[in-house]
Amino acid sequence: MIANKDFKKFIDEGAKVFLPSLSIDCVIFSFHDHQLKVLLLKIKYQEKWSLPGGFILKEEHTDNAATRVLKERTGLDRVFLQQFHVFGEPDRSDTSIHTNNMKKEHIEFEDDTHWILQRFVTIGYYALVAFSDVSPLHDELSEDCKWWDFQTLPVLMMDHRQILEKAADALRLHINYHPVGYNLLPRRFTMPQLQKLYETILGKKLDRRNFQRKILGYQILKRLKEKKQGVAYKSPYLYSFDLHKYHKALNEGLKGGW
Amino acid sequence: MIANKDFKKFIDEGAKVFLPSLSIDCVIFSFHDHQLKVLLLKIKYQEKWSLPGGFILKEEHTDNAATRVLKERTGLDRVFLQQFHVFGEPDRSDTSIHTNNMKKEHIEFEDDTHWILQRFVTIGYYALVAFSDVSPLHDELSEDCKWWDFQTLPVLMMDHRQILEKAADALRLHINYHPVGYNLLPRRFTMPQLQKLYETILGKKLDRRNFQRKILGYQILKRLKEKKQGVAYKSPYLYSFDLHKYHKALNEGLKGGW
DNA sequence: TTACATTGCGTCTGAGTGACACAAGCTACT
DNA sequence: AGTAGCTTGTGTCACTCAGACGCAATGTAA
Repeated sequence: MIANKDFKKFIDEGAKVFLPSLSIDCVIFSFHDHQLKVLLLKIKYQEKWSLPGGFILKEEHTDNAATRVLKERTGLDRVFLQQFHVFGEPDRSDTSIHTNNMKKEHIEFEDDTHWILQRFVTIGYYALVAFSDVSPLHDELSEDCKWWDFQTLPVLMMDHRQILEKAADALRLHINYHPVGYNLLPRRFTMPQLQKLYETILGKKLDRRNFQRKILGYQILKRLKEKKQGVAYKSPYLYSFDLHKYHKALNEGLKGGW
Repeated sequence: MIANKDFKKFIDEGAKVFLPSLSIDCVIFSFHDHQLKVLLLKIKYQEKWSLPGGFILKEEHTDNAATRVLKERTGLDRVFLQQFHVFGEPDRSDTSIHTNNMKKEHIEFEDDTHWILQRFVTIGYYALVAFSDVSPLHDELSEDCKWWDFQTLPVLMMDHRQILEKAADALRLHINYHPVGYNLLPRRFTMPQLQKLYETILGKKLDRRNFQRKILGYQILKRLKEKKQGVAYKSPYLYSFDLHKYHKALNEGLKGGW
């Protein structure tokens, strides 16, 4: 475990390099084992889990700050990243709890105007990443970082639970107009896999045959010659996304929701 | 015209009462004379027009800050207000222009770290208001405030043009899932009026007969016994919104876009 | 009284969605 | 080896909805 003084040093220097009063929080989604997953972080001196987040450098684009946080936690660079909401309640960060926890750890502040103790407005981003591409990383300020099932989340700090729910709402809305899957599935996948992803995001069962008809109608899939091997029962075809058409659909939107 | 020192005084005091680095900008829409209107402001020491905006008090909800700005400009209290995007480019506020304009007016700052000269991230809100309910107000810091046709806008300062476009996009998206009109039309209105509103927001012509069928299908309208009087040609029915069903549709969403 | 633009209401058609039937493929078991 | 049992691939049918358009009714202006 890193000594407390390193933690103190980081937040003291933050005042010089970061924009004050403003933070970002990332809801990083992936899909594995028939479950929607979310990457959560366990920060030191905090009993509850939290969303990976960070601050914005003084001359940095807010989107870049989100990309940076994502890179730090997942090692990934080019992922689907979307700003979805600003959380601006004045008492969303319960600073008294913060302070108390830190005092327990013998971290003291010169005065109450310290940068980190101020009220923060946070910008919520959500990201879609492939589960298998990621080995969750924690840093000096956190002691753990791992995937959680969206259905069975731990207790989260502050309003992070609310942020997470809102991100899921935004994703559900997004899936009505845009293709989803390229960022969440392996390069080659089967139709049932893709359907399960949609069902998980939407939270409802879809008819297998109608799903196939509709998703093929978008013309964003390429059916591969190979079939999936060694699987129980009838072996399904493998598909991959037609990236050109996929991105075209991302930009222009799809018609008809789910 | 208010003296320069009052302007200077306001921005000097801002550092004490507002959150640093964070602002809000409001795109206030209304509808009149078959045109989508936007309320713009002419700030002193600025040649270009700008969106009504403001800052967030240290213990104020960001949404409340937007409500406050709206109240200041329109006098209206309970309007439809929606956060739609955060603009976080590091160089969106061209501070050199700011500074130069102010220097021309003999406003000087002690040093370059002044609150108002820092980079700002802004939260975009859009509002829908009834044209006839509003008498645009300007304040000590601005010299004019008036409605502009969305189609013929003046040159705007900073990235306000981009913010406006994004707001219109958000509104167009919103109209696909939610009823629009209660906030933009008089209490009683005709079907052609409502259709014109939709056409204006969407930027395309709609078939009169299909529009009526679809909008009536939502069951959010009440047809009144009276008809519009003194109008050229056949007098159309008057309608009003069934507020209960209207708000239900706002919350639950509508199916089928435009 | 008539001309005329607009309004109110209806029909037809094609596309898209939901519900469901049936044959074919693959594994596991007897 | 044969069969049971599940899954996958494909097709059909009915219904809804959106787009295109016809036509009579209404109110004003000439």
